Amino acid sequence: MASKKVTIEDVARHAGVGIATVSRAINNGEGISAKTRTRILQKIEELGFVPNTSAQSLKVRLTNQIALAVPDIRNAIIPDIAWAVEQAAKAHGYRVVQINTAGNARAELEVVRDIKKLHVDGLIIMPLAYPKTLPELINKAGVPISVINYGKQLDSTLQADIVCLSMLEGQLVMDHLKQIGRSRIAYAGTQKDVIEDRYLAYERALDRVDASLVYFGDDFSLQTGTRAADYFHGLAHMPDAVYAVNDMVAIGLVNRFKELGVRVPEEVAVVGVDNNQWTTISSPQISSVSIMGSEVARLAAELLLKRIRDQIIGDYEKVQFEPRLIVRESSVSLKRSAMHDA
Amino acid sequence: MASKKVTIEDVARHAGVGIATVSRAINNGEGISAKTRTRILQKIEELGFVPNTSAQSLKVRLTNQIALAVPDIRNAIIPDIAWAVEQAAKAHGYRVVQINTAGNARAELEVVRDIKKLHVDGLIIMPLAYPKTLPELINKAGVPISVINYGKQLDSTLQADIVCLSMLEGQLVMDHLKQIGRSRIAYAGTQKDVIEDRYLAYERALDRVDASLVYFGDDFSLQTGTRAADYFHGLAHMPDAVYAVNDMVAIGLVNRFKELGVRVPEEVAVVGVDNNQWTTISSPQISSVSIMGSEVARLAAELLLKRIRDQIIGDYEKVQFEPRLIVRESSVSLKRSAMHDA
DNA sequence: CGGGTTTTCGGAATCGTTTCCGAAAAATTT
DNA sequence: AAATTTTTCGGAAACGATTCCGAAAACCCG
Repeated sequence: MASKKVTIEDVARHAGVGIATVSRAINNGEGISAKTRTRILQKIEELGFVPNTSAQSLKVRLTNQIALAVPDIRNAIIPDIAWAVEQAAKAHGYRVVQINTAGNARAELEVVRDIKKLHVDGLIIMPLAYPKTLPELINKAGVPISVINYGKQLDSTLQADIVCLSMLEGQLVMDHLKQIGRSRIAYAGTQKDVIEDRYLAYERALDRVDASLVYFGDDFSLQTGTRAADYFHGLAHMPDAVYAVNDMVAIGLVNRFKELGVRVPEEVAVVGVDNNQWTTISSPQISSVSIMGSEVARLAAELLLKRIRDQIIGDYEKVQFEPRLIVRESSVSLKRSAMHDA
Repeated sequence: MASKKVTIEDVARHAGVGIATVSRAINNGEGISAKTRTRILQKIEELGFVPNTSAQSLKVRLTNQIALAVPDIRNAIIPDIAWAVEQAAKAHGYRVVQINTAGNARAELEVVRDIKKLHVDGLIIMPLAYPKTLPELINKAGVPISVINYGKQLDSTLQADIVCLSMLEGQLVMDHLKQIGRSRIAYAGTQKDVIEDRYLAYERALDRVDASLVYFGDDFSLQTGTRAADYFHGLAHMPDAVYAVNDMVAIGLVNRFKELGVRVPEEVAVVGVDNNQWTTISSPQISSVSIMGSEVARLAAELLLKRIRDQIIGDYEKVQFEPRLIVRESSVSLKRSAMHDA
């Protein structure tokens, strides 16, 4: 049943040529006449020959696979990123091995340390925990690496291509909130060092931060938003705006506020980050910052694949995208309608 | 810099043993004394030796990789499925190659036809288009396959493990809607043959279907829901309930109804399928049917890995999970509060 | 048609493992 | 201590491709 396993030699024998010639036929190689090529190709079809990938890889030292290590495929913008990477890879004849690190420091280190065992030609990693020893491991990985970076200032000696935002997400949000006249601005996020820059922008934008207006939850989930809303609502003096670390938290906030009878945006304006599809579904629709997930991911993949193809070593690129603020109902009341900042 | 590439022979030489012995040390092989093993392991550490996966695969004929082919990683429950598969695979020392078929018939056929080129030991496929020739290709794939199946009745001669729902999602929804006294029940989905069974259940539950109450959109997106709401709203005689093919469509419906001033659930009850996390965020919260995505995926992975490990051939399993209806505000008004059906 | 180029082709080595099988060493028995 | 059994180890042959290099065939042109 399971066809006995036909090798390049079988093809050569049946076609009456040498194995070298068959190999040339497979790989569109030079130095082979059109007629013999078609004859061989036909025999290949006939015998159902499929080149053994392992043997090819062993000889050529390329696997046509890259690994993509993300925190959790189920969260927020990660599916967009995974999709963009897969599309780019496919366009270059590459496949993608998915790895979830769970935003776990050990897992992130492990994937980089053991990358050689992974049978891949390169790695795209989106670190969350970003343990201190990660850069060091990346530098000695021995395999091309692209880093998709959100919210962390990276050491520029890193031997990897880096694609990130210009770190202005936070500033965009804060500027907007101040511009619409809010003064008691709160922050809702996870631990401050997880997506560091989002929080730091908050501090930078204020003369002094009121510790009671900062809520740190456990994760990026809707629940964190819900809890944050409860917390802020319980305050003697409520904030008049909340800058949420991402859209999930923002949506959680808005929904809970609604349940508590707090009017958004009249009493409290809420702005998130990510600009995922749910921002337009939530009611009120959520103002948010587009962080260009697909574009970032696509570029990270392109850089990696180029590096692999051309065997570039050193000469690392660092590309920054510009985030864009999209104003919706959660920060500007319906009357003024939605508008888009370019 | 890039350590010259150290092979098993280097290790053997340095450790003063034969390569066969080193191999045994790596693979916890039999017939090797504890002391030589530890000595070799130490040398391996010292030299930074990493076994070449391609060479191993070439010899052993196993790649420790499986492929996961899904319509689109960005949609609905697919991230959950991808996550569950990756977890199960990791637990068995396997890696997962992600493939998006875009629900495209050609892509689905292609991945099965070319599975041998993919350097994997098995395939988990979640077909959407399900072209007629797919079963045939699956049967002659020559590689173990698990099928994650939603909404299609499969030919039982399929030579693959199948994990699916008991096809009762639709009936659960319809029973519920009828039980709460709705009589003009509409359906909102994609083309009827995409997730066939969800629609067929609709037909089955009614004495006769009123064609004007059936809306087919282009996809499973929020937009489809929005458009469906517009459509139903424009009808001379509106439905008093809508059964949506999935939660995205349900949420789109509910939101648009709200904008149009149609009260949910008082005027129109809406029930979706998937029970994703947004059902509890939407307002009103969406009644939905849990389709056990993670469990289904995990089992599909386990069956596949078992088949690979034990080299089972034939003797295919077909496992059905029972969907569960979860009643929320979009079908039962707030007064009666939310309740859960077990 | 003969000498010189250019194309086309095949043999054999190689990539880095695993594993069979026989030999050496150690352990056990007599 | 010799004989026998059991453990431990090493050499060498695969696994299935790619590719270098030399030889044969085809082509060119006066």
